[in-house]
Amino acid sequence: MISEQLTEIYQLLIERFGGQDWWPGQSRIEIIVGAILTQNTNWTNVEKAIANLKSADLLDAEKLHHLDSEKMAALIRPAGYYNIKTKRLKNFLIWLFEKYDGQLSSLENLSTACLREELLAINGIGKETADSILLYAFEREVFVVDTYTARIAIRHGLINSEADYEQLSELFQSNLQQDAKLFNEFHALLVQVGKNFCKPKPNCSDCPLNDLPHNLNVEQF
DNA sequence: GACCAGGCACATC
DNA sequence: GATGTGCATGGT
Repeated sequence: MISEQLTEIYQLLIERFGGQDWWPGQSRIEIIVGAILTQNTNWTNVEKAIANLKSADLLDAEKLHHLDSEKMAALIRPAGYYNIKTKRLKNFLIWLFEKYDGQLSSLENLSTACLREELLAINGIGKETADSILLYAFEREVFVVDTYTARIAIRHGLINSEADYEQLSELFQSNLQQDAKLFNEFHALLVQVGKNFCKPKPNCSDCPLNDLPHNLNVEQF
């Protein structure tokens, strides 16, 4: 039932937008840095911050770990919340170096559940950030839920408006084929819909999901 | 100038 | 346990 609806949504989106080829970052560390910097922030601002780190040749776990916090804050300034994000990046790096000798490849050996638990224990890494890292940096079969995902699922009546993160994640994860590549594309496509149409004040004209049932009489968020 | 953006932690009730 | 608030830049 739900799985058919999800399949229909996926088909509509892939036809309209094509493959998204996410995450928009080449290396693991770039994906992780991006995942933290994009918290409640427009991606174009994150790109500026990442470009600054690249220009300074600092997009490297070891270099970032040893980088002075004030310098890091200055470089990531365009991404907003730069002081808190500096702490969050440092928290991740401290964990990585103290527990895994700075080796991201060491994390490959952990089970998905174990790695998720460890990431969530880091101050500044919440569910979405942890799941983005799991899916996009480590290709684990985890469905990422963000504001757009919630908004689209609720407005189209796939789930009740009170649903929390775990329920939303479960909605997709248990009704789709367990395939990291599919989860990757699907989430990226939902972000496209969110950015272009499913905003707090929805702009439904020309939305590829127009033909689906929907209920916009829910509180805007 | 208002609104929005690929959250999260913490304080307070 | 639910609700409110701070964090901040930059595009539309």
